Amino acid sequence: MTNATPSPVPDRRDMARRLIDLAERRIRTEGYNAVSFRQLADAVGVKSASVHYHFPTKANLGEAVVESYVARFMDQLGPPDAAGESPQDRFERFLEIFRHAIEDEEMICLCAMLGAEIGGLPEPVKAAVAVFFTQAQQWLEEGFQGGPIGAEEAAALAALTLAALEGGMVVAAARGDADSYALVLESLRRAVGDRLAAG
Amino acid sequence: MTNATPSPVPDRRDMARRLIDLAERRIRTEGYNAVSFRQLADAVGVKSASVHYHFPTKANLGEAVVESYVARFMDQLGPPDAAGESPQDRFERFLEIFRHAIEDEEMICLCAMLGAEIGGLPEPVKAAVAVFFTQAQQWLEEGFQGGPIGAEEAAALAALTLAALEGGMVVAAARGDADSYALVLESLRRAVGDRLAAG
DNA sequence: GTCTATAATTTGATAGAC
DNA sequence: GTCTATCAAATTATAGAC
Repeated sequence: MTNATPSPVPDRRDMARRLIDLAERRIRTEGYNAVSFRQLADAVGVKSASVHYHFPTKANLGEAVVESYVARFMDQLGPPDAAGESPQDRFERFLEIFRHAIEDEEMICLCAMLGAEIGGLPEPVKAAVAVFFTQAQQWLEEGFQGGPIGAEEAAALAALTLAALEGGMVVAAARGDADSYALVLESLRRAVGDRLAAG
Repeated sequence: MTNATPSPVPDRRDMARRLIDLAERRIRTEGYNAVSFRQLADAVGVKSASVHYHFPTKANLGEAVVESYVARFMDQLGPPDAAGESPQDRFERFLEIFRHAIEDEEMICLCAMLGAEIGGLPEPVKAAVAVFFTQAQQWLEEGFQGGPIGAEEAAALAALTLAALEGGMVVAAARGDADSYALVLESLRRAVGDRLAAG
């Protein structure tokens, strides 16, 4: 133990972090407009004015949530050009992150939600969401290189992968049926995985 | 002309229909929680109490919007077993409806939005959204039969098609980049279209 | 950093006149 | 069918004490 003092308080993290994490969870299940400062405040045991101390406006909070999410996502992903890895390995690594979201966290991707709601979001949040998709597409494109396929096909397969995973989550959530996501994965592995392995 | 009386009023349709159409457009761009009775009322030139006359609660309105959308969607689709049509023809017919949404209407699919927001929707709306995805999946599954692939592969390819189109719309909207949707289509045609044509 | 208090607006919904 | 009038609740946000 690095701290001898017993901790009667359930959560010692920064208030800002707790708010970001909680807001992320709520956005991912109900959407941006379903999240309010008062609900967040109640949930962490403070008043809404305290939330405004950490995030002056809701746009600030939204932006912070997306930026935190993107950073975590890219961190879990690691470099797309790690030595000794094949394009199929990278493809599977990408799939694993989405499996974690839908299976362990039981939520859709933050940016599937915000991407759908993009037309009603404040500008800074919009921009942060666009960054997520650009980074994810880029990671896949680079990761798919070095095998039997060229740059053009890598871009197309990356777009299919990203779209199918994001859409697959939404459909599975809406139907309340995880099996439909498994079907998507099966087809995707055949369409993309096999193509990366060909030659 | 079936009616000789000139029409100085811009819109003679039923108020209920106008409200449904307007609500659909707003849900598809900003989400369910961004739509309010007052905004709708202002936009069609009545008071919010009049909206409540046609749709007592917001859940009633939401349900009506989804049901109207599903009916229109299935109508545009036609029967999945039309004579003289190949599985590829049906696949292309399905793609065309989604092209219409993203290109002509410049909106994502209603159920891409509501599917993402499913966790925060009232029960009747939830149920209507689930119906949409079940019907779409079923149509594709049936439509893919009669060619070189079996029932199991038809189900998997149907799930991939639906997920990729729904997700592709969301990604394209979020990035503000229609080209990314074109890339998805390119890969999807190779993965699904070619497979339906094989043999 | 968190609080009390409050402002200004919007929301979903209802009662009852016309 | 639409209106006026109204309600209770919730929303984002701010000022200022502790």
